[in-house]
Amino acid sequence: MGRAGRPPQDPARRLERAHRILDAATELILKWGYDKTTIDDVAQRAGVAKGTIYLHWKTRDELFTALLRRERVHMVAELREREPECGFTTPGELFGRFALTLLGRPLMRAMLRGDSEVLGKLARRKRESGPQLPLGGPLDAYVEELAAIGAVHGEPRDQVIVISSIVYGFLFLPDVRPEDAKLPDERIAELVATTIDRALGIGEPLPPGGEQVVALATRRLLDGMAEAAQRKLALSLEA
Amino acid sequence: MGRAGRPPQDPARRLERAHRILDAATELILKWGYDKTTIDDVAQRAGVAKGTIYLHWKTRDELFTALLRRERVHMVAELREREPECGFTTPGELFGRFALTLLGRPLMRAMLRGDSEVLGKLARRKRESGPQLPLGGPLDAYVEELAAIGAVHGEPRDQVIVISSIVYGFLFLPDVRPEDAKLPDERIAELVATTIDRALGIGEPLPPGGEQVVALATRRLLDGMAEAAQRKLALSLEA
DNA sequence: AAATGACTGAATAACCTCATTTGGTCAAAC
DNA sequence: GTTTGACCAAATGAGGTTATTCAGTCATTT
Repeated sequence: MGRAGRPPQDPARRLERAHRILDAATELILKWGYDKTTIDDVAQRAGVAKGTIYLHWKTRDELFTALLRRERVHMVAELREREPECGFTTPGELFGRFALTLLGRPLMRAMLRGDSEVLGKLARRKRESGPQLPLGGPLDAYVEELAAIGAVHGEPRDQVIVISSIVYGFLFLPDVRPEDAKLPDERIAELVATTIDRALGIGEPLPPGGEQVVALATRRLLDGMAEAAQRKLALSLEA
Repeated sequence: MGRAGRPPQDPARRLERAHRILDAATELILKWGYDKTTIDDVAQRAGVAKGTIYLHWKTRDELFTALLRRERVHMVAELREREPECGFTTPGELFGRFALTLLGRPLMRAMLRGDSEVLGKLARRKRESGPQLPLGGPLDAYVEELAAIGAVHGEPRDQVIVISSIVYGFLFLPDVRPEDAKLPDERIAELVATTIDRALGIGEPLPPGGEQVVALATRRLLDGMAEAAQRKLALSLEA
C-alpha cells in the first residue's frame, strides 16, 4: 500500500532522513529503553517505512551505534560552543565544562555509567567496545603538552589517570551515594574544575604566555575529539 | 546421629565458633558468591551442623550481615595498624591508606562497588542500607575540625563530597576503564593521597602545631569508626 | 542443656508448549 | 532507481507443570 512518490535521491535529503530516524530513535530509547524500542516504533515515529531504515543501517545494532556516536558528536560540539572567548585557560576549566555538558545529556550519562535501565543489552557491548571519556591518545598528548611548559607536574601518564578518576568520581557519586551529593550540576562542575586544577598543580605560578599555550593545547584537544567523533559517526551514516 | 558430647557452654568458645562460621562463610562467598552459597555449605565448611548456625543467627541474611560488619571491623583495624608512628598528618595520608587497605580486601571492594557477582541479591539491600565510606556524621566532623585550623578551605560540606568523589573515582576507575589504570594498588593509593591533599588545599603553609591537630583529629575519626563498626558487629554476634 | 541432622514447605529452577512479537527481506508499487 | 509494507523465520514471552534446592524447624541424641 505504498503511497510515497519518488523524491529524487538527493544525498542531502537522504542525510536529513537519517538524522530524522536517529532523532526518533533517541526519543524512544530515552523513553522506553533499548530493549523495548522496536524498529517499527522508530520507523513510525520517523515517518518512514521499516525497510527504509535498513537502507541506512544493516542491523538494529548499527542504528543504535550510530545514535550513540552522534550523541558524542553533539556533546563535543556543545562543549566547544561553551569555550570562553579566550579559550579554556586551565584543564580544570575544560573538564568542569565537560562534566556539566555531560550531566545535561541523559544519553551520555547512561553511556558513562553503563545504565542498563536505558541501554539494556547494549550496556555490556558498549562497555567493552569503547568508553566515553576522550582518553587514550588525544588526552595523553594534551597532558604531555601541558607538562612541557610546567603547567602540570609529575608523570603525565599518571596525571591522565588522576584526571579520569576525578571526573568519574564526581559523575558517579550521585549514583553511589544519593543521600549526599544533592548538589546542582553547576556546583558539581565547579568542584570538578577546582579539584582538577589543584590536583594537577596549577597554583599561582604560570609561565608568561602560559595561558595562551594551555588554550591552544585545549583547542587542539577539542578539535581532535570533534574530528575523531565526527569520523566515527560518518562511518555509521553511509550504507 | 549427633556425636558431639556437651562442651560446657563457655561464652568464649561460643564466640570462637561464631567466628569460625563467619570464616567459612567469607571463604565461600568469595569463591561462589552470595546467591550460590548455602547454609549447608557453610555448616559443612565450619564443621558444625546446620542447626548450630541458627543458634547464632535467626536467618541467613543475619549471618551475612554479620559477615559484612565483621569485614568492616577488620578493615578499620588494619587501617589503624598502618597509622604511622606520629599519626596521620594529612587527610591525604589517611585516605591513601584507606584506599590501599580497601583494595587489599576483596569483600570490601565488592561492597563498595555493589558487585552483584559476589553479593548477588545482597547488593541491592546493602546499597540502600548503609554504604561503605565512613561518610555521614564522623567524616563531617573531621573535616570541620580541619577547616577550623585552616587545614582545608572552602565549605566543609562540599569538601566531604570532594573527598568521597576522589576516593570513589580512583577505586572505580579500574572497573570502568580496565585498559588504563593498570597501576599497582600502592601507586593508586599514593595518587589518592596527593590528589586529596592538593584538592583540600594543603600546600606549604600549615599553622604551627597543625600537624598535631590533624593527627589528633584523624585518630579521633579512626576511633569513632572503629567503635561504631565494633558496636554494630556486636549486635550481630549475640543471639 | 547443647548440638545435631532428617525433615518440610516454600521458593526457585528447569522444562515444555503455544502465542505474540519483531528483526530483517524482497516483490511490488511508485 | 527508490520506497514501501506484507511476509517469514527466529526470538521472545506467557502460562503451566514438574523437579530440585534450600532456609529454617524440631524430635532425638549426647
